[in-house]
Amino acid sequence: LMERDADTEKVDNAGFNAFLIALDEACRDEKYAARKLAAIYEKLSPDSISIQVDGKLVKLDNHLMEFLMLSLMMVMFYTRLGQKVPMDNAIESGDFVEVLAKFPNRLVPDRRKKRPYISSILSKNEVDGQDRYNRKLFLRVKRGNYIINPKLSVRVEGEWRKIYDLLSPEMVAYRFIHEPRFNRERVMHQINTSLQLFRDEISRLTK
DNA sequence: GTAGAAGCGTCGCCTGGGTG
DNA sequence: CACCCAGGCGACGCTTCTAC
Repeated sequence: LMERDADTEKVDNAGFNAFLIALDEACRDEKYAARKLAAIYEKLSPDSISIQVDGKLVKLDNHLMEFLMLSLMMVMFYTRLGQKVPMDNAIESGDFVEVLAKFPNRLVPDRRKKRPYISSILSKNEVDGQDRYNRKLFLRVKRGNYIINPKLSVRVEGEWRKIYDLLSPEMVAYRFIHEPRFNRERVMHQINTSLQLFRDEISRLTK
């Protein structure tokens, strides 16, 4: 497709461009992460992500850990986050550790796979953090638990989009909800209730 | 195990002096 | 005056450390 000049910046219904789709696949399939991701990553990874927070324009170059972690946060929105919301949890450093462990070292060096490092990036870029280079990418919902800052906008296909307008809160957890083990009605009801609370909270925080 | 400050090392930019 | 280069300096990414 790339040889035929496919536009790699186009996004699907989930808000994913080709690069994020590849990351998503890598998060769910170890073999893909180990064998295929590196080559595809180099081809599809954009030079940077442009974001806007509090009226400030920030460019995240692709060599930054923040670039990778924001991308992974987007990817984990539908899968890992979806599973954690019903338990009142969000994305934790451990999620990054698990996912990154499968990534080849030449893509992500060992130092970037360690828990304390990941944790320090999350905390450094927390909305209310005081660090000099805080890019306000994440919102801490409770100790060690983060989501993407709802006030953040991303430049996609040439337009500024609020992050939770790009990602679809309606589709949170859509993947695992359709697994057979969740088909019992009472469980589904509980899960759907907490997912709805989460969506309401997101829409409140976005304003 | 997390939060976040402090420390450390690298890199690129700026500047001033030397050279032709 | 143009050019080069070394040294200084600040910005920044990453690591380390301490308190919790």
